[in-house]
Amino acid sequence: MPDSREPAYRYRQVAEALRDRIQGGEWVPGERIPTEAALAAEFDVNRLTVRQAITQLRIIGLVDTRQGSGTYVANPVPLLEVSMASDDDVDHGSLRATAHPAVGHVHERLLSVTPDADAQAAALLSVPASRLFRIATLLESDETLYAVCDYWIDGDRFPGIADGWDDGETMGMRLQSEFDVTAYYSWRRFRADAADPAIASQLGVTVGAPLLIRDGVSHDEHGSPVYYVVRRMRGDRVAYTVNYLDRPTRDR
Amino acid sequence: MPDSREPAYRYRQVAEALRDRIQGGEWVPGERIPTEAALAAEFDVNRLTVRQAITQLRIIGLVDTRQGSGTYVANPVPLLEVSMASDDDVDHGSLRATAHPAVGHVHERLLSVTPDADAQAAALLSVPASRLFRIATLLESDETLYAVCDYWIDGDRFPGIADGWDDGETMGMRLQSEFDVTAYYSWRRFRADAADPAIASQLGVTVGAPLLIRDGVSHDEHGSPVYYVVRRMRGDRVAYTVNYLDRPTRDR
DNA sequence: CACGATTTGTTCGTATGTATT
DNA sequence: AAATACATACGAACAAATCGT
Repeated sequence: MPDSREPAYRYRQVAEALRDRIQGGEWVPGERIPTEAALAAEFDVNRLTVRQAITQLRIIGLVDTRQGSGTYVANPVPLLEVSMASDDDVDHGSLRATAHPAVGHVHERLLSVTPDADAQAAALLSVPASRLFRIATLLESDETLYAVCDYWIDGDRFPGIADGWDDGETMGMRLQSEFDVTAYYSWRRFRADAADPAIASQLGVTVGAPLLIRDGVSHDEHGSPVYYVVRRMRGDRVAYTVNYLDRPTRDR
Repeated sequence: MPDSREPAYRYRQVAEALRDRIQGGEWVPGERIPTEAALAAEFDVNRLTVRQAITQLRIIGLVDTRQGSGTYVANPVPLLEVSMASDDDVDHGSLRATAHPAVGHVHERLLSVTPDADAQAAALLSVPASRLFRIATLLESDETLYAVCDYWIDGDRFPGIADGWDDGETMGMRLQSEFDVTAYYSWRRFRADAADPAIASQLGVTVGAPLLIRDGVSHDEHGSPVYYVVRRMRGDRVAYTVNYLDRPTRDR
């Protein structure tokens, strides 16, 4: 009777053996593990089989591979904790988004502004698609790129919104200073997806790396939609925390 | 002068060509695309090169492969929209979690109850690790498995919490009925990660598939921690929406 | 139900390209 | 510049799952 715990395939056996050594502390984070050729000899398998095992370990974030250098046990990356907290100075007790209090200084760098007749954004904003512009930005914290953002906004209502954008500014600050408009959230949505080649190269991750995606619509004081935003964040870098400080909130 | 837009590597060229055909509508969702051998012949590359291209498309969710059958254009899976909304019947205006209103009937199936001295959970709950139990469950909606959950809870304070668990119940309902305790959220956190082999087999996804992970701590009426929960959800199935209905919420 | 044909999954061997040291 | 190590690519064979006859 065969042991069903033991996977039949060689590359999985190798992957489990390597994982056990890493998690058992035999190889510590940052350390280089033996070369593919050495592992192939040790386990008496083809080098391609070792590569398949290492590929699995890489996509679950256990190792990093560097061409010409070697394969290294991945260093645990400290998460950027982005908080949404109920705020002391808001007397009505609603949940106010206080972005990035746990991360260092955040830069939002303008990448591009282009007309983009996105049908979905048009529907969400109740604006003719032909009037929409897409504003692409990068979010960095402590020199570390962690997200790419796309905003869709009505170019007729907010002409030149991106002109003279400074790296220290955010979209919310620009709306306030240029148009005297305060943007409030209507809704925000969290998803997870794999990085396609385009996003992967922008964020500096491998194709298929997990992304935390947050999108949402903002509105002004009168309830009129202002912009639709999609943020694609590195899953290995960012976590979003919702704090319920003021009042008990039922979990059911 | 070579066109830098054109990737040099064959497998990427093949991946882009296949992606263009799918997104261009040449092959529709559910349709079987040509076999690896046929594509290898068409592009004049080795079959392993075609496989590498298809692997990329599978990782980003564009195709499904079935051994013995073929490679199919992936059907867009409708997202289960899980909402957290401010609730009408809560007079103090706080954000109350109303789980799963947009999905069908949710079953939480008990998998296992085991003593588990998890140090992190112990710290979060302010309970000696030796008293902790881990309760593993599955979440299903309309016969579709979409999440695996782990709860850590004080076995001394809530003895036999999982005894006689019915599929229609949830942890919150059991705490209410068995111990007359209402669980409120202290905080909830959203992350994204890749599925390791253990989670992948539980959720029926491939290793490396993106997961939306929500963890958090709940407390009772007196502010005392009740449990720590980790939900690992299929990224291709679930989206979490936070609705701000009652009051404007600043985006900054 | 059996069986063969088809198709993807795994593994070997070998060679060459490219980035790092 | 040379050696090292991962990345890409080719060819071949067998295993395992699926499907139609």
